Amino acid sequence: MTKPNKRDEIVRSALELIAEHGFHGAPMAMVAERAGVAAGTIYRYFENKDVLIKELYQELENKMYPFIMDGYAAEAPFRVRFFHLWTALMRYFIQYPLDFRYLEQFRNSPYGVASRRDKILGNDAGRCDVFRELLEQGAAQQVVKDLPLILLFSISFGPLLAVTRDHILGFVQLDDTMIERTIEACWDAVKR
Amino acid sequence: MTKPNKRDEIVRSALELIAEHGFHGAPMAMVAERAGVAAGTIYRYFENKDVLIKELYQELENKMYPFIMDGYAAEAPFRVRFFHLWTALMRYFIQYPLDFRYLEQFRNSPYGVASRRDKILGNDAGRCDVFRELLEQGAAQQVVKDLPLILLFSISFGPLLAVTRDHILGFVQLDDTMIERTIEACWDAVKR
DNA sequence: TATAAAAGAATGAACGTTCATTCTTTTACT
DNA sequence: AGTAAAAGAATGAACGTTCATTCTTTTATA
Repeated sequence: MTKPNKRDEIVRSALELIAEHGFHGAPMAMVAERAGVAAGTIYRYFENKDVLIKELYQELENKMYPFIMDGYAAEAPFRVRFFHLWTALMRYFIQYPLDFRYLEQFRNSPYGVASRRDKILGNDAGRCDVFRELLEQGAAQQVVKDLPLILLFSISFGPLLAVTRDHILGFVQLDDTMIERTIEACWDAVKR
Repeated sequence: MTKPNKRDEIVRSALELIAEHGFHGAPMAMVAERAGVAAGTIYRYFENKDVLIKELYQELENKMYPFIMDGYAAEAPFRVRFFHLWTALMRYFIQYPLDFRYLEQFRNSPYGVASRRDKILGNDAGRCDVFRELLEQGAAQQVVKDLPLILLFSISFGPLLAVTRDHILGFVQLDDTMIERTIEACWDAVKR
């Protein structure tokens, strides 16, 4: 079997603790303990806590991408592609609730705001640009509302993220019908 | 002029610092300094930081309520009332961006999750129940989607909150048209 | 192959800093 | 003078990070 490399253990431990308790509920000593490693060891793999946090974010983005693209038909009609991507994203989050919680923590923090600002100003390579491409195309074809791209993002992801959060925090138990209805709501919200 | 009571200064200072830098970017010493007060003085008005944070939350909820209810016609058609409330809320947030940012910080923290759990389990009096009443009525009249109440909340507030965040973080400059379109998107998302 | 030397990885106690909170002193008011 | 309020120094716990040391693996030598 593959040796559970220490770096990976540290990352896993950080993911769990931060997802559940936030950045400030995950002291390095605790991350180390849960990873089965000494405190100082973390610093052999990551320059400091900030770097650990940012690298973990990148890893999650990279992990998400293939999951979402699986079975994506680039030539299908707009609506079909929209439903594919949004459904895949929601199912990803439901399958990996720690990832969802971590990403939310990250987005609601100075890290996330800075990273988003970079992306908007185009200073960033941009991983998940499938979403952007699709919405840009929808705007060009006038199938979505006449609004700046960034608002199309917020409007179409808003319901998805809020509902997913409800599920992951245990406020509802989503079933397949509810998931579908939620994606329909996202669609109804953006479509012209 | 009304004396700027020390308690109010402390609350205002905490609001500013927490809204801009989060709970952990607002040490008590800094809250005190900005309030023009000594560190120890805060503890004459608030038992501890947690209490300060929770009382501030309550104050904001109470401040919001009359603003939203102003001009609300309880007998108007469902759609009209929906547009009134959602527009009023969005305009409130745009007018008081610090309030918005504070409330978001609060909601994305253990405080907010606990408070929400209380509200759902009915252990809480519930301030802004206009929203709940309206959505419940919409569900009864089958004018909104057939989903649990909590999902109706998330679906109809999701776009509003996400778009407002974009505006307040400076990612877009909203104008009246965009605001209206956003509320329409919220409506399209929930309506059956 | 057996052994010594070097390199690399890991450890965990210790350090300096930050923070919420408490304690003691000073000020303001009646 | 006496009391309540305010001030701000002091406290101690918690944290991120460092570093001298130990343990483990790899390399070089015979």
